[in-house]
Amino acid sequence: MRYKQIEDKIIMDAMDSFEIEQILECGQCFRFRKLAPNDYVIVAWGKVLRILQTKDEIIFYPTSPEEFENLWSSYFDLDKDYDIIKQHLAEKDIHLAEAVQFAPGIRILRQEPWECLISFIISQNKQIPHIKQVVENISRMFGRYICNFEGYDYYAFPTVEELSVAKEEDIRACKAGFRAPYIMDACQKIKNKEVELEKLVYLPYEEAKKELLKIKGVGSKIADCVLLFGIGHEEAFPIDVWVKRIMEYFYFDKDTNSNEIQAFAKDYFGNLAGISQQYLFYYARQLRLGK
DNA sequence: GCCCAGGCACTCA
DNA sequence: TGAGTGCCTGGG
Repeated sequence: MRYKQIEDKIIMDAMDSFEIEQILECGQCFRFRKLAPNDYVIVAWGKVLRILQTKDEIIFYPTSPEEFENLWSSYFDLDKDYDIIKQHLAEKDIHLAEAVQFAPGIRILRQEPWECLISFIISQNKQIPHIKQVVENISRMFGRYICNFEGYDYYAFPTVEELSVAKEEDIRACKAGFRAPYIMDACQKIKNKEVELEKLVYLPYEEAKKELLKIKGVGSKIADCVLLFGIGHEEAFPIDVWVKRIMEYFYFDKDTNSNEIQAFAKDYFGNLAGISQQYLFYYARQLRLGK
């Protein structure tokens, strides 16, 4: 990957497989602020980063070459060749070709597993702006203050220890509603090592999923999101209402239960299931398919 | 005001 | 096993 450094900025040549808007707005992460089109601030791994994309360049700041190589490069999955993946999918069938064409700049972020888990527990029965709001509230209430960047205060997502001191009413006060006890349960099971997030990367996908399902409020969809966006299990295929709609529309032509779709995806997409899901999801949602 | 959203747990047949 | 229903909350 080629980049240059100017003061606290890292500047990368624009590429077909990097569109910051598509990456952030495709539903995989919730800690970003849109300042303007193609101009965002994100909070991840306890750091604040602005990403400004122009026609020719992608500018990241404030950061350093060391931090960029050690953190942001892996966060944005920059070592993976998405062009090959897209080409492979486009050759599979006309639907995938369409979906890939529609949002060629999507990438799968490597997020913190713990933050990912709590964020997706919050996500049930909520729309993205609400999810962002609750995650922000929790970070402000329990997380470490990071800095004031360009006039706005940023807080890290709380650690397991930091969030474990929370009482149910505190979490409810963050507008988490009926999910508050689920979050409490996640804190407890992670803290007492009933579920060990850092070990999930070494387990086969199916076993890792079984571990996550021990947590209250975590079903198949949320477990798959955590495995895909936080753990890096690329065969995970989260099926939400949008993915269900578009899969039925493309491949089944009728109402189909999620287990059947899951089995089809595993067989048809294999290790590209996760990334395929992202292209399909974005496509379905932008088209407001079935609405 | 009412309806529903990027699910899950719980209940009851 | 499978379908039906309630759930905090805020935006449309």
